[in-house]
Parts: sequence; structure tokens; C-alpha cells
Amino acid sequence: MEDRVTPAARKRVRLKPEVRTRQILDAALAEFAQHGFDAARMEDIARRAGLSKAGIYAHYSGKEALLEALLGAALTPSAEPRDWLLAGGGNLRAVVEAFVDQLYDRLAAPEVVAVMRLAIAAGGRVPHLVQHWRETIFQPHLAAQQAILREGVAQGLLRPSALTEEVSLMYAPAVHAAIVQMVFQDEASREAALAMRQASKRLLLDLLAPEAAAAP
Amino acid sequence: MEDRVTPAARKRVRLKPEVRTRQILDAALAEFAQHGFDAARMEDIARRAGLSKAGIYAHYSGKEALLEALLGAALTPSAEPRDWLLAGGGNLRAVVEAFVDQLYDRLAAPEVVAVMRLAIAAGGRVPHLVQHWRETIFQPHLAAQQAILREGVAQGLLRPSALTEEVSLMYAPAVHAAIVQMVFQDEASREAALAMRQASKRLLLDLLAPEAAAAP
Amino acid sequence: MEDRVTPAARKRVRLKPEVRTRQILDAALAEFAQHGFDAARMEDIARRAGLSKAGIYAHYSGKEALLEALLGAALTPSAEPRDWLLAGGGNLRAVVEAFVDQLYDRLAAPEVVAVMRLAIAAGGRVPHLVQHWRETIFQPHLAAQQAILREGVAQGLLRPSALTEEVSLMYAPAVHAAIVQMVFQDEASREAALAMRQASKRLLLDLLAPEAAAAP
Amino acid sequence: MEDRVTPAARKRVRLKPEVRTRQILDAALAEFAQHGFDAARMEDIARRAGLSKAGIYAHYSGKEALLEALLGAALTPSAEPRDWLLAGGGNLRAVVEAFVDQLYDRLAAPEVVAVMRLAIAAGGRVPHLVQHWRETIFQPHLAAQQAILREGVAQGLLRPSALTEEVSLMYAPAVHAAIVQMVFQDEASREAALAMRQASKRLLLDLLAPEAAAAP
DNA sequence: AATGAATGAGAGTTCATTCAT
DNA sequence: TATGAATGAACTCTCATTCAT
Repeated sequence: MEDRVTPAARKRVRLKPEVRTRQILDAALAEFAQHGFDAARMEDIARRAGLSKAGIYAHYSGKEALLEALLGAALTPSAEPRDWLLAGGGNLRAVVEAFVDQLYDRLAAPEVVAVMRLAIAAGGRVPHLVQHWRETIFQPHLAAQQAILREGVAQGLLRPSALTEEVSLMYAPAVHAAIVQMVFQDEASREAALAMRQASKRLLLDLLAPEAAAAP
Repeated sequence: MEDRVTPAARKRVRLKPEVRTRQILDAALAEFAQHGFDAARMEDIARRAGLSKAGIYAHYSGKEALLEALLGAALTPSAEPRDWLLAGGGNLRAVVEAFVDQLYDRLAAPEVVAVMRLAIAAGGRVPHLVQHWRETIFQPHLAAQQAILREGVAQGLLRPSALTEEVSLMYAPAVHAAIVQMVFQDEASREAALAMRQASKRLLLDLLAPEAAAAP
Repeated sequence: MEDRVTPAARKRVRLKPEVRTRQILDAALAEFAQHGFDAARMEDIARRAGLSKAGIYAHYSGKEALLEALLGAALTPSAEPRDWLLAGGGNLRAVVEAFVDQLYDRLAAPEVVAVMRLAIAAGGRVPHLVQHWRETIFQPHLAAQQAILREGVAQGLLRPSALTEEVSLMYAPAVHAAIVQMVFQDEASREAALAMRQASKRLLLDLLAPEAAAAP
Repeated sequence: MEDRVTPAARKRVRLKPEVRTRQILDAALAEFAQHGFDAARMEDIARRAGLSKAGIYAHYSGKEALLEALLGAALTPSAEPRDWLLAGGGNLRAVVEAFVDQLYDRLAAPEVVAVMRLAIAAGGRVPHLVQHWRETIFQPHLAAQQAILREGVAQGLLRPSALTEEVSLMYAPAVHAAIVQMVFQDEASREAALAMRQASKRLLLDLLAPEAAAAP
């Protein structure tokens, strides 16, 4: 409708592919996040990336390729800590706090919320990516976490509960917080996420602490 | 790309406004859910509703009006039970089960998932609706639930915990289940939602049952 | 480069499909003939046909569909006279004159030259059409003519010669005349075609007349 | 649509101008022949010539310049034999065979067919070239041949006929054969051209041989 | 001379929307 | 109310051409 980005009429600047590639992806994510995949315009992405519309096509074969690159990168996170439970040296509170903080930092960070929204809204365009991510990242990760929880229970480090049986419950509050931010997109939601984060810590402590440690 | 709905060349049929209206909204929701708001085409919505593209404009002023009507209806749920905690006659297990079942039925039903996706993906188009819903439905509802929980704690019916302090935690698992369905859109996710539902019940029972009742 | 057709900003006029279809095809042929298939613009075709660019798409699915319709129609001529040799009542001169005149009228008429040019320049785009035409029209026609010639020879009506053995030789001069017009596209070529036409008549008479009638 | 030439990622090779020039023109002719002038892409021409798109511009000022160079070269044939009639030493059969063979070799050779197609399809882009060729090559050549024929008649070497009066008739079969190849672009057409060639020889012999020699 | 990156100027096509019937 | 034809306003993508290296 109205102008959405500054024109920024530059003179032809030639950059190395890695640099331009990054600029373009950043711009694409920003535009996709702001307007959604379909409503985002190549023109705007280009301007935001500092080159001309056609210039993008020297690096990506089209709009959908941008989506693929974006989701592909986002859905391929680097190695994750899989030993968090044992990392705290027996201090469950520290372990839980570190775990929850890291979880919320990862799920509720604005740029992650943006990618998640993309995945929800436009994931249907790249079902292969979604499937691949599910099979190689999502499910293995859950399975590994589940195993850790059970191991913790077996070793008496954790109290058995619905949570140790269904690891997704651990993630649910963070996901909820992210969704609220997606829907409302404002400061209040960001603050609500912080509240959720603290509550999550208490929840996990309540549930995971062995009997003796459960009392406040 | 390919044909997305059957041609179904009908002869001009004149239906009662309410009937047509419903057909159109159903068709719109189906198309929006399948392709997203922007990628959905009036042509396809019309065909699915059994009339011509132009015919829709006799009932709705445009595409965005369809979105408004859809979200408006979805975001104005009928009266909800606000006294669920006291409904069970002291049987917490029954209360929790009823609550959770109703929650999942409402959040994880396919058509609700569709609307939620719409809200996430296209909510930015109708911020007024979203704001209105938040202020008149969402927040009051949460506040009421929060009050109920606190009241339950005060009466010794519920054990105080992170959950009774942050009511959103109660909803998080159901939301999580809905999101998983949104992202993966398959049968497996639907089944995972059922598992989550049972786990949720255990979780709530664990957390809400007063000390004496906590042991299984 | 410069404006190629008059804008003619009309008010929305609604015509019956057959009418519009014809207008569009006429316009397309004119534009294709003038600029070639690739250089022709949908915009110009539309304006020439008296509607908007998008309006064409209500009748044809795209530019290539116009080419198909055009060549398809051109390559499906109505029934041809296959008995021309016997039609003259034994007067070979009359027969030959009628045959040649008809041949040149068909091959050297401006609109036919236009379609032929299209077929040569853009035929590669619709190989199926070209093949179909070759198999159902072109080759059967040649074979039929060849048979007629041989029959004429057998009956003593025609003198055997290279021409009665290779019927394409009969057509060659007319094709040549058409090609010259294609290349030069001017009045002089059109006149040269007339000269060729007369010479063709003499040639055929010379070659086809039985011995006794061969003398001038 | 699909890749049309092999990528062939070469390393910067510097060649002598004449060599590059020839490579480029060959590549251009091949691409123009295959796709037509407009649909041919500089990118593909460059790849085929073994350099980059931009590299072509070091040798030719643009796409149209390629066309000019190609047609210019093709339309400026080296000196032709203008004394063919007398070359055979009185043996008309040998003369005719040599003449026809040379004619078909020149008109029906694949690369010549390619140029002819270009001239027909894209000649309108370089009318000056076409005009120049017509005036300095085409018409003088025809006039010279016409004169030769008349001289042959005057000397009693040739029998007067439509053919000696209209020299274009001599070329028509070869042109026809070339056109058929242009339209169908396959092996069968190439073979048909060979048949036409033999028939042409017979035709010319029939028509040109003085009375006494006409009998087979 | 040669190139990869960049660009401007379209072109075809799509689609929400309107209009005459 | 309903429609098929028509339209204007994009939008994606292409491509000949240029430029900095």
C-alpha cells in the first residue's frame, strides 16, 4: 500500500556472494516476518538488502528459494547440549534455570518467533523441508531429551511425573509464550513471556525435584 | 499451479442469504487454511461455495471482509463454563479430566487449528479484531481463570504451585499440541495431541491435588 | 520502441465470446506478422482487439495459446478440390490456369504469407501442431495430388515428366514467390509473384501437355 | 524452460580476436537457428562460444550486431560462377547436374537453411541489410543468370521455355526444399530434398535441352 | 580481453474487484 | 441475487546491457 522501505538509491556496489547472500536472507526474513510470505515483495526485499530486484536473482532463483534458504538455515541448528541434566553438578535449581533460560532464549527471541511464524504460515510451501526437519532434528531431539529425563529418573535425580513421561510438556510453556508473541506482536507479550519463563522454572523444579527437595 | 478445486459448473441457484453466507464462510476457511490468506483465491472460494466469483461480492464486500467474518466469528466463542472447578462436586480428577478434554477439543480440533493458523498468519491484517478479542475475550478469560485457581487454593481445594500462579501454564500443552498440528498437518500430529492430552491430565492432577491427594 | 497501436481507451464493452475470440485472433495474427511471435506484445494485441491485456486471458490461456489457435486454424483448411484435373473437360489450358491461379491465391495472399512466416519463425514452439498438420494435411494432400498426376499420365491426359513424378515441383514456384514476399515485404515482390504465376502456367502447360499439344 | 546449453565452467581464456569472433558467430547462428532471434539468449550464445555473457560485448556491440554480422556475412557470398552454362563443354547433362548440385548444396545445407530462416524471421530487424543484399547481390545475380539463359537460347544451346524466360523457376525447387526443411526440421525433409534435387535435374534437362536432345 | 555482479526496463501473467445483463 | 466478461494494479521473473575488478 504505502511505501514500506526507504528507496536508498545507491550506486552499483559489488559485494562478495557470502555477504550479499546474508544481506538478502536477512532482508527476506524481515519482510516475510512483517508481511507474510505471499504479501512480501521482491522489490522490498531487494531494497532492504541494498540492491535491485533483479540482483537477487543472481543469488537466488526466486522467491520460494529465499523461503527455502531461510527455513533451511533456521531448521538446521548447530549442535545442542544434550547433557544439560548432568551439567549442573547436582544442583537441580541451577540446571533447570539454565535449561529454561536457554529454551526461552531460543524460542522466544524475536528472530526465532519470526522464523516460527514463517514456518507456520508458509511451511506448506516447502513440505519437504518441514518433513526433513521433523525427521532429522525435531523427533531425534525429543527422543534424546526423553531418554535423558528417564535416565535422570532412574538415577534418582528426578522425580517421575507426567513431565518425565512426556517431554513435550517441558517445551509447551515456551511454545505458548512464542505463540502469544506471534499473535499479539507487542511489548506486553514480550513481558508476558518473561513471566512465563519464571513460572516455567518453578514448574519444572516443582515437578522434577526428588521428594526430599520438593518442599519449598 | 494445478487445479485446486473441482470446476463444478452449476446453474445459477438462488439460496437464502444465511445458507449462502455459511457456505461461503466454510469455503473461505477451507481455502484460507489450505493456502493461507494471500494465496487463497476468490475464484476457488467461490467454486467451493458453489457460486461464481462475482457472486461472493453480493454477500461480502471483499476478501478481507471474509477474513473478518471468519475471525470475528471464531474469536467470539459462546459462553464458557467459568465454574468448572466447583462443578465436579469435590472430585478433582473428574474436574481436571473434563477441563482438559474440553480444552483440547476446543484447541486441537481441525477447524480450530485452521482458525488459529489464520490468526497467526493473517492476524496482522485485522489488528483491530485481534486487539478487540484480546481485550474482551482473551485477557478477561485468563483473569477469570486465574481468580478461580486462586480461589481454589484459598479454599484448600488446590495445592498452590507455579500453575496456580500462572494460569497460562494450564493452556500451554494444548497450545503446543495445536501448533504441532499446524506445522506438520498430518495424522501423527493428531495422535501426538491425544498423548499430550492424557499427559496434561496427569500433570494437572499432580500439581493441583492438595498434598494428601497427590499420591496416585 | 515507439507506440505501435492507438490506445483507444474504450469503456468496458462486453461481447459474445465468438466475436471477441475472432477479434483477438485477428489482432494476434496482425501483431505476430508485424513483429514476430516473441517481439509481439500482449498489450498491443489486446489494444488492437479492443480490450485490456487481462481481458485476453478470459479467452486464451496465454500467448502460446494464441499461436496455437492461430496456426491450428490456418493449418486446418477446408476441403480442397482433388479432382481439378478432370474438371476442365479436357481443356488442359483451362485446367492448368485454374489450378495455378488457385494455388497462388492461396499461397501468396498476404494473410497466408503472414501465417506461413509465423509457421517458419515460430513453428518450433508448437511442434505437435506442425507434426499433426504434416501428417493429416500436408502429406496426404501431396500423395493425393501425386496419384492424380499419375492417373492423368496413365490416361494419356498428361505427358510423363519429372513433374508428374515429383509433384512438389508443381508447388515450388508458388512457394518461391511467397518466400520472396516474406523476405522483402514490398510491392515489387508482390508483382514478381504475378510474373511467376504466369510463368508457372506456361511451365505446367509445357510439361504436362501430351506430345501433340506441346507445341505452342 | 530447461537448460539449453551445457554449463561448461571455463577459466578465463584469452583467444585471438578472429578466433573468438568466429566462435561467437557460430554460436549465435546456432542459437538463433534453434530458438529464433528474439528467443535466443546472450547467455546461451556466450556459453556456447565458451566465454561469459559480458565477454561478447568486447567483440560485438550487442545482440543486433550479431544478427548484422551473421546476415551480412551470409548475404555476401564469395564470387559465384557466372559462366556455368559454357563450362560443360557442350554436355548439357553435365552442366545441369553441376548447376543443380551446386544450387542445392548452397540452399539446402543446414547452415544455409539456418541463415535463411533467420532472414525470414528476423530480416525485418535489419531492413537495410536486406535491401542492400537485394540490390547488390540478389537482383544482379538473377539478372545475370537470366542473361545467360537468353544467350544460351540465342546460341541454340537451350530450348526456349517458360524457364528461360523466368529464371526464378530454376531456383524455385531448391527454395521449396529449403523451406520444407525449415518447417519440419527433420531427417525426412532432408531426404525429400535429395529427391527434389534429382527431380530438378530431370526437369531442367527436359526443359532446357534443345529439341533433339529432349528425349530420354 | 574477460568476468561476475548488478541493473533497468519491460513482459507475461494473476487476481481482486467491477459492471452490464 | 447471480454471472461471465472485463479491467487495473500489481508482481514475479527475464534479459540485454553495463560496470568494477
